[in-house]
Amino acid sequence: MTPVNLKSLAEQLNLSIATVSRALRDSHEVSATTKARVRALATALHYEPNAYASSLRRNISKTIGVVIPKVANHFFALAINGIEEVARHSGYHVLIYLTHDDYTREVAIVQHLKGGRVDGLLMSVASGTEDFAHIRSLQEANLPIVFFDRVCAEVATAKVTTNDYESGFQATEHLIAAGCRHIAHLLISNNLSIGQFRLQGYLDALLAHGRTPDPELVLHGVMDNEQNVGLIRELLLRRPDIDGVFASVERLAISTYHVCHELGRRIPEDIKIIGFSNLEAAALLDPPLTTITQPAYDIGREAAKILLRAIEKKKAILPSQSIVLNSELFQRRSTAQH
Amino acid sequence: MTPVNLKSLAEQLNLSIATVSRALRDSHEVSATTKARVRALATALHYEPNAYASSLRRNISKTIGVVIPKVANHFFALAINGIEEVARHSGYHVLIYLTHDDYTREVAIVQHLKGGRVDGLLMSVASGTEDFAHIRSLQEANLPIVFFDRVCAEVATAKVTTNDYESGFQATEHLIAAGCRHIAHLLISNNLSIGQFRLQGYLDALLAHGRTPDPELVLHGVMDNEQNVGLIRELLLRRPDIDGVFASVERLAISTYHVCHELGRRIPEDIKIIGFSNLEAAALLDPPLTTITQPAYDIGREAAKILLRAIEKKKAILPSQSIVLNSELFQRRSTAQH
DNA sequence: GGGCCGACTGAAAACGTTTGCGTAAATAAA
DNA sequence: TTTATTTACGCAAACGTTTTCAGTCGGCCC
Repeated sequence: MTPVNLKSLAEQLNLSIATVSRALRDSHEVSATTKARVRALATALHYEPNAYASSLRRNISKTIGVVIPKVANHFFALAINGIEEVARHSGYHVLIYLTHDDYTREVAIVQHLKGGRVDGLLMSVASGTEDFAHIRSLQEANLPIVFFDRVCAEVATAKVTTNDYESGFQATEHLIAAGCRHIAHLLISNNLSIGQFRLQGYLDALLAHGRTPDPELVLHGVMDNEQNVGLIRELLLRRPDIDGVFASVERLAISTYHVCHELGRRIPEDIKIIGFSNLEAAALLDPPLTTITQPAYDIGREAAKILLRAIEKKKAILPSQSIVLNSELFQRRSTAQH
Repeated sequence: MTPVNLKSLAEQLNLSIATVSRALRDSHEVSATTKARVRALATALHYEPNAYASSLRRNISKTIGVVIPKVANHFFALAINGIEEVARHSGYHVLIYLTHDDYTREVAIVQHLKGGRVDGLLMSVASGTEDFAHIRSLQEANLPIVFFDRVCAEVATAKVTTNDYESGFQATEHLIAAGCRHIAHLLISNNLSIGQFRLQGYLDALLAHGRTPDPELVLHGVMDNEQNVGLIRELLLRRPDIDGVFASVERLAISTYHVCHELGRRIPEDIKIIGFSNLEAAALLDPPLTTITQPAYDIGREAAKILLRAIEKKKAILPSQSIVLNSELFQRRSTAQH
């Protein structure tokens, strides 16, 4: 069984490899009749061009890399969905790499990708990443990057984010409007800018409503969820006056639910909860959780669009191409007034 | 800025390209001192081999393709997680393709992948797929495939599945034991074998307990969730005697929750619900949902392991290498006795 | 000293594609 | 008719790597 490649096609058609190649690429310098012959045989034999030969020659891989902390998370899953959609539409392939929020793994992945395997990169940085040399080296290698959600402020490129400050402000105001007097804020303590923005929104909303932020009410969570449950339990016991919780990330809201169930605190009667979340089942929780939901699918789409545009035009990506999308507040029973 | 490749390294070291290549691959036929020199310069210049040149030459891409219906679904997200884990460990890359349960898209993807872009394929077939010629053509092209979860019985290769028949049986028995007299079964009407297995388990469990299966209690859902809500509402109104629901897929369980809330049917007092689901938040639903949960992460891992083993050994994958993993029943309040 | 072996290195072909250049024939312009 | 121009195609180099084959050089044995 002879391989089906340009050479074999050319032989069977009594043409040169060059002509066959050009015919398949619909070049203007091959006659219509020849094109027809070539295409007929190619489809008959189910010819598929060798992607690696093509990539090697053209120095273009038609592939983008997606580097994210995890995939088993509805936000990232939706983002991938959007990315794949845009990529497929433009004939691009999508490579997935998971960092598991591990800095060294992120560095290894990024370093590896400089081998030319991808034409560009979409990235949501690991929460532990503090040094960005590996990312800058990508830029030096002329590999375009677009950050989404968890961006890296130190690197000059486009970023697709959500209005985290405003959302933090809005979430806090929502709790205030619902009658909460002592609002705690739970966040993951890392160097991610999004957490900082949300926190600042929280603080400013309190000030805007004449409240004095209480540092004791800002809880810095950790990676381990078991530990977070302990921290939250401790906080709620130490400060029984807390009647509102604004969770910066989904799992902190979930952990708070667990603690409240355990301590017999009624939601929303005793304590109201709002959290950032892309949880599909938020409306089915007990009670339904009020969420700030990021447009994850659109984030993925927009980020991919910016990247592909830059790749196709061979132009560098400018920070000015950044996009900020708006999250949406879905009011549910966990913050209902009673 | 000269490119950093084997040629430039060789020139700077006054060596031949061949020797540099061998040194980097740790060949035994290059002296230790030379190896050291080569490696030193390579790391200093951050040399990364061109993946495409290597793939072209060796006819090996170190990449596997994952073709699944969707990613915004905890089951598939977890499976990808397992796949990526195994792949990364063996130095493989992971390409993601989403079919969105669209047959034509699946065919196009599969056809495209014959171009040699991947060394093997992991696949969960689209629910609409009835003709498997495109998949068989992959085998003819000597591209190894492993199916997981949504398998394709007509193709002779390894499959990683769960004990769907037993789980269907067990779920039904669970409802019977909880005191349900009239148990409905909701499934998605398509040609997927898993649905058939679960249905058979349901029917056999009824018979095993002296019940006569009632065809009217088997509801064939559709793709559109809105429509499913209507169908379920209609069923529950037409047959108010239904006091147990076994949902074959997660979203049918969720739709049932919605209908019950809407109709004021109390769960579990009036009606008990169990469903296949990988929902993280199942324990937080109102009420917590009893689930049959598939070991999605392990499914991904095992499937990837079988595939990579076959790739590395260049041996065909046999159906006898198939694996059946056990799902787990998590009892929660939605099926509690009162 | 001839032959042989082992250790090391280099030259060159090959993987399949794309593309600059050359060229023959056909057509148009002079 | 001669000279441009166009059309359609082929030749061959190139992309960066791997690998086969063929050396070279010293040392060793007989």
